[in-house]
Amino acid sequence: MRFSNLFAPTVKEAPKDATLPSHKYLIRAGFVSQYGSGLYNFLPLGKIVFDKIKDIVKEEMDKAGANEIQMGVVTPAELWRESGRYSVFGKELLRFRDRKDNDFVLGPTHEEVVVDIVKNRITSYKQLPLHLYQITTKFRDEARPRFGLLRGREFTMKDGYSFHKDEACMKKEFDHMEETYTKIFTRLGLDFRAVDADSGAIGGSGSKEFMVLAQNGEDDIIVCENCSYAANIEAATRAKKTTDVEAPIAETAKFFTPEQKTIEDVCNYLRVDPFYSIKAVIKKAIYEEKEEIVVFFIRGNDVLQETKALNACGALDLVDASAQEVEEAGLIAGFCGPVNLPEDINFYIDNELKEEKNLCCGANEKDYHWVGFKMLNFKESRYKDLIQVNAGDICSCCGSKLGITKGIEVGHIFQLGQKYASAMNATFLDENGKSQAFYMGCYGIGVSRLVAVMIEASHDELGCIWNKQTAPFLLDIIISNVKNEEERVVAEDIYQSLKAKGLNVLLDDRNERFGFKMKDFELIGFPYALIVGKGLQEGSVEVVDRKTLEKVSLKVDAVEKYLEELLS
RNA sequence: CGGGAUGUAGCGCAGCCUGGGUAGCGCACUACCUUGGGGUGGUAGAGGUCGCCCGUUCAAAUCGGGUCAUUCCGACCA
Repeated sequence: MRFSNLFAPTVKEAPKDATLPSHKYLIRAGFVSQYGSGLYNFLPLGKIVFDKIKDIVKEEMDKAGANEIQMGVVTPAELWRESGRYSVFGKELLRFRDRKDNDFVLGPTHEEVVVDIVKNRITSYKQLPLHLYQITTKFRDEARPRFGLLRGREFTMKDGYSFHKDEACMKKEFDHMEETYTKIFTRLGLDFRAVDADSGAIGGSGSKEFMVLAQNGEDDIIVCENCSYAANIEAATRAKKTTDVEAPIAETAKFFTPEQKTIEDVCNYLRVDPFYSIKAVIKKAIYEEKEEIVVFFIRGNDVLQETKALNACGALDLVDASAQEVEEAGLIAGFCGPVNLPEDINFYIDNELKEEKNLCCGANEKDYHWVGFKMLNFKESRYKDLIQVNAGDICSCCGSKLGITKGIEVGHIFQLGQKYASAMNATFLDENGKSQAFYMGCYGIGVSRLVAVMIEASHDELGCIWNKQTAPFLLDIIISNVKNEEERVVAEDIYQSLKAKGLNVLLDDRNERFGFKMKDFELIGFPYALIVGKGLQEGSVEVVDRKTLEKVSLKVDAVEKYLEELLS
């Protein structure tokens, strides 16, 4: 490709709202252009990189035995009603009507459609397992699109769905996909971790996210300093918290604690370490058909993990309860505790408080707290994992310290079980001639997001730094001065012969000054540049390494061989 | 969804508040000249419904109301 023929509109200034390097460089270097909130066009450079990433994903998926298909973006709402998600999925699901007034959605994910494809076509266990995948456009009407391609509304995802006759087979494929994803992200040259994750609205039991470790990540990840344990903070667990502080041993008694409403106040007043107190977090849970106040009890020095809390009560959403709603529920803010709650109040207790003693907690009576409280006689189903793991907590696998880091989610694999197949009545006959719902797995990779992630993971103050696997071109041959006949001829020769060898190179033949072309090289970030310029007087040219910016001078007749080795 | 900000040439911005009256700067663009190893220098140009609607006024980019869009912080985010 000749640069003079390439549509790569590079600019000096980044859009004012771009805060992340990937966002700035994608736009400044002319990879993408924005045309609406969370909507981006891929320009030639962006499209090349996108395709390269896509090809790697496709290659590994095919190698793993999956079948590529392509499902439509527009989906009849009927299918979503069948699975029950039409009413459950939030506002991210864009709904609309056609001219006949029928309801449709723009697919944010395709479990429903794929089940519909397989239903009544796969009818025997002998036809299983089966793995179908696609790499296509998705739409999610994000509340707040941002960070360029990292959180757009329209994006491209590789989504795969596997079908199995039983749980064991499903788990096998889950592990197989973990391996496959590891291969994909390794090939892309990314620094990543597979972490335990929450399954969110997709549902299912076990799920793992693939996180690229990057400062600008949106997710918090808990990682063990010593062993391989890693988890999204929404799902992270720890060894039970302990303390060296002596327990405040006391007879169980109600204590007058006037106006002492916060953990800090109460603990100071009673001279108790917050470790020995119970914090009540009052939330409003929103269900499909109702809303209600729910109380979560955790240790006074812990923080409620909202995703865990949401999973505990099975609500669609948890929001802060207003003072009025708390009062109407019969609760006294600041004095709420697990005993003598109003009959109809739903509540959950963190696992770590089970059978703990010598605690202080609200008495559900204004200006009174219990001391010497024992956490006994609650139903097992009240106990849930509710707390947020923090840096410095202890790893439950090896006993070392846990740390916290940021990550960008690039892949997520789920064990769905029979959730969708049951809801949509998709069944097959097993070995015993009995009708069974399919066991399913589902596996996603954010392909368009990866374009941005690659830059987030590899850039400097000058621009992008592509690796050979994903670079739009491997080499930028820069003609220092196109008015110099000799430079032009030499560069053209090298360009033609490298091209003939199947190497993916660019010839910057534009009538621009040397500095201008170098800036473009650095901004776009091709792995290498070849400068054909002044050195020709001594019969030499220079190869620049984008990563190190180091230049190597070579004789013209030796450069082709050198480049062939460098680029292959 | 809560709180803030912005909308003026392709991009980045000034002008508005505080005096309502001719729309400006940098980059990019066009022509010619110049220069040719780090976004060369010069001369001359082209390019605008000042987001949209309504109102106040002799007169609105500027004042008032509405609306749309974009965006930042937070909540949310398979």
